[in-house]
Parts: sequence; C-alpha cells; structure tokens
Amino acid sequence: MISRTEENYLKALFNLSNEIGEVNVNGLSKALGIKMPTVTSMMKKLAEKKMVHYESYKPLKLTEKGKKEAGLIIRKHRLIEMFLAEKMGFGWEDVHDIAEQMEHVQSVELFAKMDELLGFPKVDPHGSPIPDKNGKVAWIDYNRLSDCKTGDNVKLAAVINTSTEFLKFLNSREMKLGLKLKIKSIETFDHSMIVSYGNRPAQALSDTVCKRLMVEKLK
Amino acid sequence: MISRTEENYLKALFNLSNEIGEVNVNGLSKALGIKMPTVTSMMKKLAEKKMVHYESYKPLKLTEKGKKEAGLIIRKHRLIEMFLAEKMGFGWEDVHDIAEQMEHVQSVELFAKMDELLGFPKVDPHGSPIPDKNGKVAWIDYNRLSDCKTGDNVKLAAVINTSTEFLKFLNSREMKLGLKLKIKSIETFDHSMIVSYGNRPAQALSDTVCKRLMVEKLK
DNA sequence: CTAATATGTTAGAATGATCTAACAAAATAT
DNA sequence: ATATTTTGTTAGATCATTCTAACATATTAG
Repeated sequence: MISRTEENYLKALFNLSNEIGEVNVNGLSKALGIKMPTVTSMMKKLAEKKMVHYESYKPLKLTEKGKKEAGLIIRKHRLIEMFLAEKMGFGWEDVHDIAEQMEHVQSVELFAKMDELLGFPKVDPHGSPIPDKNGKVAWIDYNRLSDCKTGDNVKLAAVINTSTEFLKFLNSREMKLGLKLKIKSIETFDHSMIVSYGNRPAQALSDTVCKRLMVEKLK
Repeated sequence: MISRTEENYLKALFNLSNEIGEVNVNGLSKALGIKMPTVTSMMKKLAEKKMVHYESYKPLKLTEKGKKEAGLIIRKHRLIEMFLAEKMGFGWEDVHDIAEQMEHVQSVELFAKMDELLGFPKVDPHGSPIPDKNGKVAWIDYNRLSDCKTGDNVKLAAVINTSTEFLKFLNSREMKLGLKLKIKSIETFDHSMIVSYGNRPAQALSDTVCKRLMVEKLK
C-alpha cells in the first residue's frame, strides 16, 4: 500500500523529472516544501518499495513501477480537473487545488465514471495529457512559444505552469487553449514577443510567459 | 485546525449520539474500529479544543462548537452522496464509501457548486437531512416502519442503515424512497410484517429491516 | 587547486495517531 | 453485598512524517 504522503512524493518526482530532467534531493525538497533530510529518508523508503532508484548523491529516478503509480495519480488528478471544468463550471485557474485533494480518493468506479461522462478525454483543461489506465502518458510534442520565430502562426495547445496567478493573467488577456496567434516581432534584448490574436491590438508577452505557453505551429 | 482524524471522531460521535442517545468510550471505539485508550486520548484532545465535554467515566457529549463542526462535515458528506447519485448516476448503495473519502476536501467553492447544481437539496439519497451552512440539521420526524400498525398506508421516507448490503437488499425488492406500501399483517412471534406495494405479491419484511425503514404515514 | 558554496546524509528529537498491558471504576448478576 | 463482567484510564511502546544540528561530499569560483 502506498500512503498519501508517498503518493505526493511520487507525483512531484514524476512532474519534476518531466519539467527539468534530472531531479536531485534539493529540487524535490523545494518543490514539496519539505526539508532535505526528510526527502532523503522518504527516498530510501520508496527505494525499498521499488518505486525509485536511490543511490547517495546521485540524481533521483523513478523505477517503472514508480512511474506507473505516479502516472495513475496524475491520471486521477487530470480527470478531476477536467470534470470540474467541463461538468461543474469551474475555470481552469480553480481546478488544480481541488484536484490536489481529490486525487487521493481510492475508488476505481468514481474515476471510471468521470472518464465516461467526459467521453474519455485525452487532455486536461491545461492541455496536459491524461495518462491511460496503466499510467502511461502519451507525450505530445508541442513547441514552446518562446522558441518560435517572427511571422509564425501558432495555436495555443497547453500551458506549463498551472498556478492560479498565471492562469488569471491569461484570462485577463482572453487567452485560452485553441487560441490562434501570430508573432509580429521579437525584442532582442529581453526576448519578449509582440503577438496579435482575435481582434485585439498587438501586445507584448514577456519571455517568462512565452516559455510557459506550448503551441502547435500552423502551416 | 481540525485534522482529518479529528473530523472522523467528531462525525462518528455526532452520528452515534443521534442513533443511540448516550455515547460512551466503548461505543465510539467500536463504531470507529479503534481501541478504547486511543479514543480516551482523542477525547481529551478534543476537549482541549472545546469540541467535546469530557469527564472521566461520563458519557461523551459534543459541545455546540463540536456539533457545528460535525454538522459541516456531514453536510459535505451528504452533498457528495447526492451529487454522485443525481449527477453521476451512482446507485444509493455505492455513494457512501466515496463520500467518506471526499468529505475531507477543503474547498468552500466545490461544495457550494455541488449544492447549486443540485438545486439546494434538503435530503441525501438515503433520505437523511443535509445540514445547512451552519451545520444545523433540520430534523424530520418520521416513524419507524416497525412502529406502524396493521392496515397503515405509509410512504418510505428514509433508510437508517446505509450499508451497501442493506441497500442492495432493498434494491432486490425494488424498494426505493417514495415507495408507498400497505401493512397487511404483523406476525406476533417475530414482529415481521407482511406488506404489499407496487404490483408485487405481498411479502414479509423482518423486524430488523422494518426498524431501519423510516416512513411517513399516509391518511 | 584550494576555498567557498551548494547539496546531501546521519543522528536524534518532536508530533500525531495508534497499539498492548496493567490497573481502576462502574455496572450487573448471583 | 460481594463477585464477576464490562467499561474506562494510565503508562509506555511503535510507526509515520516531519524537523534541526552537525557533519560529509560535490560543485563552483577565484
């Protein structure tokens, strides 16, 4: 049996690995807001349970078993987010915190029902892929908006950071998934982009924002 | 702050008090499946938090504050049950276990939304009243079917025990809330009742079952 | 290449929730 | 009204999760 606490470590490790590649104790510690010695001992415990490969002073890595467990938790998290957004009328900026609490519910039926009522969705309200019933994630390779060039026409496919503040910022600019935008120009000194979309005047998006927006290039 | 564990004790104490009146350490211990010494120490802790009146060897009683907190948890529990049954298609026999896990979610918005989507229901799928936003319960005084007389025409208003087995038993007899039934006769030796309803042949209901069925008398 | 800084581990303590064993009080039965 | 049973408490242990303090290893900078 995996405790709620262990689930949180697995999920954080999974997400961090995908965001930054190599994860170390310090990184996981900061991501979870838990001190390093506690992380070290939990890593040892999870290593005994064959969920992580742990060796002193080496980067942390999930085993296949650990990846599967983490994937299943993230599946629940994303199904919940989708349900809250699609079936209950919550905005994409409000679903994360609730899903964070509900993801630990143990009920195969509840999540099967959500999945069914939602029509077996492939992505959550932020465009992140929903892992399948085996915890496997179908990675979709989008581009970061910040990596695009002047003149590119792109479609907003996903957002990386799901913090309420960031999503509220996007709301205030009427930006949502599926939005088509054109890159008018890029400032060389700070890498900010001047973009236009909808029938709004062209506006600047900082590099910080552009790095967090995943897009599909339109031909 | 009230921990999840404390919430479980408060809820159990609230429910037991309503079912059997005076609650003692032994009763609470059995209801929770937790040994007596653990219950004693939790009662002391909850007494310090002004949630229960605790005196050695005396019956356990919730304070007003404790009643309010317990009522709010039960409000969440029953709203969840109603949501699962009404909006997600679960049967009344399946909602309890899921609600038991979800009731600890802390999100005013989630429960406000459920309440709204359900149209501010007054009772849960088992006919139990949903406490208001202050945790207050509007008690409805139904009769136990077992207290009715031969010839009475009654309507099934609520079920007391919400165990899956009992509810599946009721399902198998096509019994649900709102069902009208007539008491044809009562066996003196075991107090079982012969009742008829719908277009089914008259059938016997044991006293155990009749004690768990709450009804409204029809004129 | 050493010194400074960042990262990681060990040891030991604290807290919350649980238990068992032993003792104490209250209720019940003979 | 005493003996027995049931109920309740105290004391002390265990386990999970967290912490701080001290020490150890890696990495980075001068």
